Amino acid sequence: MNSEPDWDLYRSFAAVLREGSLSGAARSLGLTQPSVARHVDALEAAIGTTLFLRTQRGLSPTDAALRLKPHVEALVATSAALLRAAADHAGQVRGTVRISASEVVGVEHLPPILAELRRRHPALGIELVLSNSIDDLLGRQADIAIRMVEPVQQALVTRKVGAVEVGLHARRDYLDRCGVPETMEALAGYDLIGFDAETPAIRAMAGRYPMLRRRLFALCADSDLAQLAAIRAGFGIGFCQVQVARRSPELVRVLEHDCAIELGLWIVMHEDLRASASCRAAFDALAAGLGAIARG
Amino acid sequence: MNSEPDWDLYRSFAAVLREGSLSGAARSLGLTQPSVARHVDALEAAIGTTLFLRTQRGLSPTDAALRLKPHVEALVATSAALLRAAADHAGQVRGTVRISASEVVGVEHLPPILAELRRRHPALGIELVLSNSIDDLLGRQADIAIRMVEPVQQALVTRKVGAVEVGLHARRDYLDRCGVPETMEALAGYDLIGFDAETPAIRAMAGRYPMLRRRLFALCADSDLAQLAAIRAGFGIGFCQVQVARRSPELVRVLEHDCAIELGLWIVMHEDLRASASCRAAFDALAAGLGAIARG
DNA sequence: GTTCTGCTATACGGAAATAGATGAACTCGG
DNA sequence: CCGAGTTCATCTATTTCCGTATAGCAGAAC
Repeated sequence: MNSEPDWDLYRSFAAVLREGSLSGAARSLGLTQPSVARHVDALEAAIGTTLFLRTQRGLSPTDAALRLKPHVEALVATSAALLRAAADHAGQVRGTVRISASEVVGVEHLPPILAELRRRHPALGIELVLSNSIDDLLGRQADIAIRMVEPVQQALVTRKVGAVEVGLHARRDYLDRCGVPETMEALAGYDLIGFDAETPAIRAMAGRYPMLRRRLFALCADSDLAQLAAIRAGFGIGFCQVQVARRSPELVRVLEHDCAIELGLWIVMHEDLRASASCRAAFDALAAGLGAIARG
Repeated sequence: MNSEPDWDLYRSFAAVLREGSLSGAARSLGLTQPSVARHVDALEAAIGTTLFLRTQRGLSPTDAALRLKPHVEALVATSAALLRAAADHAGQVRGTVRISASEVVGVEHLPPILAELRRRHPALGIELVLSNSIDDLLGRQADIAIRMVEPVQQALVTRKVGAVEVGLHARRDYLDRCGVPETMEALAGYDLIGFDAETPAIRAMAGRYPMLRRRLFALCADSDLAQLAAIRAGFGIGFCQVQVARRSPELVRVLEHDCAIELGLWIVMHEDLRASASCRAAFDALAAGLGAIARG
């Protein structure tokens, strides 16, 4: 435990964590199994900790290895971001841009925007990371993120492109069958579709509409796509963006005047990427496309 | 430009960027100059871009290299964070914790807190990063940060420990000489000490007190320490935390009822570090110490 | 002008890491 | 019960990489 380990050891360590075995890691890295084994040994010697328990069925990480896991994953993500940036030659729009968005935005809003972006820049590859829970810019897992909360960090380039309105919706035949709720309190008698996890947006919503307690929900799903699908399937009443619901003629908004949540829509990018022509092009395309959606 | 470059090449690249020469980089890495030269050549070949212009007086980075600079700096910071985490053995409070804070917090509030923390955990090293401008957690430049704005990211562990009040202060003899301002508008006739750059906190302040336009400031300084020093030197009237000013008997608050800014005080940590005994100990010590300060 | 110090580029021998092959242990499925 | 398919560990030949030494060049000090 003296000098800094070679960074290559980290890469092998990450591969072993990811693949679960020396052989698998070697395959994924294009190395041979003994090489990866020596890397792991060297890293363990360097930091003075056992990282894996060797079994005949693979290597199982120790607690110490699990503690280090987020860090090497950050290294992996950062080196990937570096390679993306390196592919961005001299102001040309080419290479690959990674975009992070919530599932429903990625599925409902982005496809036409990205198609248009691709048509204008045929050499630009696009990677889409859909997740509702992860802060993708923190670990450089994405170059550009679409957010529903205002970013406060200075190291980020942000642009507010408008707002989306979230309201309660249900399928028409469900309302025909069960009736249309007239008050928020009456919702307790319906099949409500709601969230499971805690995110800032959900906490804010729960604060505004205390009658929507979690145990009232007939179906809890973290995935907003699953919620949307449940609404479309006629399961019951749930939240969804009015811009999305408007496209489905069978969906009807309920309690429009009692329950309306306006969520801002921000596009966020690392300040470092401002010089990248590819990221700027994607950023501007997202701003234009999402702005048009927000305006209706 | 086929397969991924060795990560060691990134390390050498970062060192050359930092040191400005192959020889300097080699010294700082404990390698020799030809090795680093080979690394740079290999990296240039791998990404297909010239990274440095070779001169007799060192290597000067090209635009491409400057674009990649933030990324390799993130790699450096992350690998350092990984090493810190690796030194954290089995729940013991030892190793090193990096704490980021604003200058005035680091100078005025933290020293006794850190001294107490160190007394209780003699094996724990502390690194203090004082900066007013950088988002240190983004690039893992710090393990724990003290913030004046509420963090919104889910991947962070945050605790609000109270609030500090910021008000206008001046030295007693300055007020004796120039008189005590009775209204906010009257401030225009005094020697005002203010900010130069734009931070969220400053923007909020400027919004609340529009009469404090930037061109009114007789002395602009980004460093809040410099502002505090100017106030203490009797330069004029400026902003400073009341908890700080209270310790200097020669400082007097002015316009107490007309100008009072309450800033929340949050301690923020990466979620990944929750398992680290060292970071937890530091986090708790900061929460206790700053909480006591916020309460007066 | 000379010398000294900094830098990069190149050539070459040796050490170190790598690939490849082999063996042993274990799991799974018929 | 046994064979196919994993896995990791060990050994050796080879390739790769690193360090030493040297040359060449530019600027600063004397």
